[in-house]
Amino acid sequence: MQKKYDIPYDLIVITGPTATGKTRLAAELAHHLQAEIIGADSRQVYRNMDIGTGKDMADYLVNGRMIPVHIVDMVEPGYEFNVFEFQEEFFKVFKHIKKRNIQAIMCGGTGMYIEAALAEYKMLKVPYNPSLRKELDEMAHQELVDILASLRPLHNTTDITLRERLIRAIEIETYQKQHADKENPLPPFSNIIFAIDFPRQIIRERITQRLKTRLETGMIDEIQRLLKSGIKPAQLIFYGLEYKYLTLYVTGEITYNEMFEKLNTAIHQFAKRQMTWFRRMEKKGFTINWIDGMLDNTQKIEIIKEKLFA
RNA sequence: GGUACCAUAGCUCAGUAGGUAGAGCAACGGACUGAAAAUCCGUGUGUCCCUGGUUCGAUUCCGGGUGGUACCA
Repeated sequence: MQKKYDIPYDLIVITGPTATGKTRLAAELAHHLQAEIIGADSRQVYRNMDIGTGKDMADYLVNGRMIPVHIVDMVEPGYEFNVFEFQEEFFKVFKHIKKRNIQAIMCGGTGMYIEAALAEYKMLKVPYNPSLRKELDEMAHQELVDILASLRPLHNTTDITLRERLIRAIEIETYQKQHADKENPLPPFSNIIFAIDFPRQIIRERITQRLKTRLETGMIDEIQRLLKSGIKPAQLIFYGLEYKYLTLYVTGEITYNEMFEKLNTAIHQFAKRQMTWFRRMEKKGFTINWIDGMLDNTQKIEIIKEKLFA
């Protein structure tokens, strides 16, 4: 298939905080450019987690054509997907799309996933190391924490609360240090980042409105189904936001009103954290082309096209 | 209409034996390369309802307003 346009970027990124209409914009742009979409969303990778993650497949149907989407609906709920697996999958999918001479659009709000792809974070597939594990198994918790701290800065307490994760972290760091010379699997590629921007207050209003809609359209059932299918409440809680607060509500730990208020606030705070990540990317040297969210998608696509062919 | 109590941060409230005030939540800023929708760190943003009085000095004490709550009519 021939590309309709000759776009000077290997990858177009559409991002922005939650509830800003990224998916639909990316889908319409993809339709326009005959492109395919690669998701950059740490929760939409899970099957059957749809309403709570905002995974609306109807968004991808543009003018009767279903836009191909990758890295969405990849694994079962309960599985611990992570940046490494995302990056690995991204490289694979991206290469395959390029090979077919099709434009790739990455769309999602997980800043770290986007950065892992664009900056080509150095992440190696780390095999299980039985001899190291045998050694670590005999050590006290604090010794393990000290070892990890000597390998890299500790910034995430969840790395050290669970012994299993702690050992895995040491295993990864040890291996990466021993194989520091390994090359990234992908040569550098060109990219351009667009992000949808609204005033914070408007984002909050959109989030609250969307939350009401989700609750009215079966989100509680979705959580109940997931629990019934055997996923532990603790796992669902760790997925955060909708999955956390609805699980607490469904298991009777908080009232409906508490659930609504706390969840609403938590999503607002999440949007803020996403913005912090985007600003950090800008400080690190990424150029983000901000697009006024108030414009309709046709106007946004015009602005994107101007930038693409400027 | 009467009596009592209350009025302090965006919200719920604490406090100042008179020297312009602080908690929780919210908000805001930040960190973060193997669960990132996770996890963690930092910041007080204020006519202390208004108005007279006492006082060197009133958010604090006294009087009068205004608003709210409860009870009595």
